[in-house]
Amino acid sequence: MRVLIVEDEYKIANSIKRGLEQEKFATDAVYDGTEGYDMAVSEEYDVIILDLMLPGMDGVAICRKLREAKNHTPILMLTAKGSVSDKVEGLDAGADDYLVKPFAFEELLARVRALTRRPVNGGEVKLKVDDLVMNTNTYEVKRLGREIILSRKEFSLLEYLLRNSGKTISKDQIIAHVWDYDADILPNTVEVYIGYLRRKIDDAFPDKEPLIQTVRGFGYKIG
Amino acid sequence: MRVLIVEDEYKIANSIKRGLEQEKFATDAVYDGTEGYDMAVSEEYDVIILDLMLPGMDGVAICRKLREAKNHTPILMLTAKGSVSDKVEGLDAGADDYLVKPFAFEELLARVRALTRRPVNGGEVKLKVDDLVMNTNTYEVKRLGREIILSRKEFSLLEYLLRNSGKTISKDQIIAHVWDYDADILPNTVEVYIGYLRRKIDDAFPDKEPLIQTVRGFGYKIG
DNA sequence: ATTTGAATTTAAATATTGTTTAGAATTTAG
DNA sequence: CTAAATTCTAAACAATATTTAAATTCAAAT
Repeated sequence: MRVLIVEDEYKIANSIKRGLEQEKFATDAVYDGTEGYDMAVSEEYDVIILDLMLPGMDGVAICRKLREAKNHTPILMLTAKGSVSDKVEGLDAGADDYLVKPFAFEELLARVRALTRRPVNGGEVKLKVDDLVMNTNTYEVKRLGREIILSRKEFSLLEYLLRNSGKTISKDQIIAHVWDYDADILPNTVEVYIGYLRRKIDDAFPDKEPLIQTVRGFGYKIG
Repeated sequence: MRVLIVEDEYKIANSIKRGLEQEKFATDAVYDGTEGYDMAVSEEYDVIILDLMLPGMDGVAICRKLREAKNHTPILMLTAKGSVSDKVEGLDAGADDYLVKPFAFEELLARVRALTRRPVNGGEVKLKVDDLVMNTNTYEVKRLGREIILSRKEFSLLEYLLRNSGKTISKDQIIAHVWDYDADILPNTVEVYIGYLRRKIDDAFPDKEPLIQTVRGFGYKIG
């Protein structure tokens, strides 16, 4: 699966690039609009991630020109916060989805996966470990059939752990995936959130084995 | 693969240089920012290792100027401990990764390899010797399928031995690779850690041949 | 066998990392 | 707009890892 990233902020472009490559996408990043358009017409991509505001040629213009040329590559538009009209304009020009900045990497990944129609988890929307079940469509989490209420961040953290069940994940990785790319978060915050999750997932089921494990020096692991 | 090191502390610059050359990278080291910038624009490198604080021109400025000039050579930024905002500033200016000082050489090497996309070990993430398997992605270590829990230092030491399996490694080499460059470690500490590893890897499997061998007067060897 | 330097082992001190609590700041919902 | 929930940090405390020092064992060379 090939992805083109057209984004003039290096920090954002590169963090997306690194993240997608870890997920086995082949990615090219370019940093201005004209170059982005050239790449889009001369190469074959499965998804194009396009910033709205760009030097050279802006995202809407690129999008419109590609569609006029009958290029139907799915486009994910990145828009600055608050600009609702931008969003409309982008979808108008032929974009398939949009994402408001700043976003957490996991959100972007979910949309890229949706656009490539690559089933998130073998066509399943449920993530399971032992007797814990998360439905990523309805945002329901259950253990032993009993519902567990999680906040947004708690949910997102648990989702990331579940998608990587069996692997040990470092606090830095968690911060990079679960928080916005410009959030300046202390590792301690992750520790606190792990604490919250444990209370709801493990402490609430005292006769069951705890699912969230600490791997000292390396991070945390589920399952 | 060519690497440019821009770092005003001779001790650090030269230890990086020597280490990378041993790993078959062609390296140039310069000790102030202006010279660093000149080298970066006049030569072609595969990675630039850039200290944040530099005389002449600081790392962020160099980084920003290179990116403005459309030079996209991967940059690894070295930042002083604790400065979270520095990290953000560096990535903002267009750096691809950062490393907090002081670091162990093996950490630097891992990141340089990631930036050059040179597979760490022939594309493999598993290191094996006999029936001992280390997965450097999940941090799992197993012998005969049984999991072995290691601390960070133990893991790092074992990883270094495994990457050099068959070779005898001196205590000084171990210190230089596994510990931070400014750690002031006695050879005795290495001996103690070898003891810990043996307990977990060899003593725990009494019917198996011991894997960690002492080469009296020279160091240690695995496999 | 004895000596000597190196290697191993243990215990103890020090340092680092993880957990938990409380509360401030922010966001969200009514 | 207000109240409640959520997010995040700071700090106290707990657990574990790291390092040193010193006693002991080992192995090579007289």
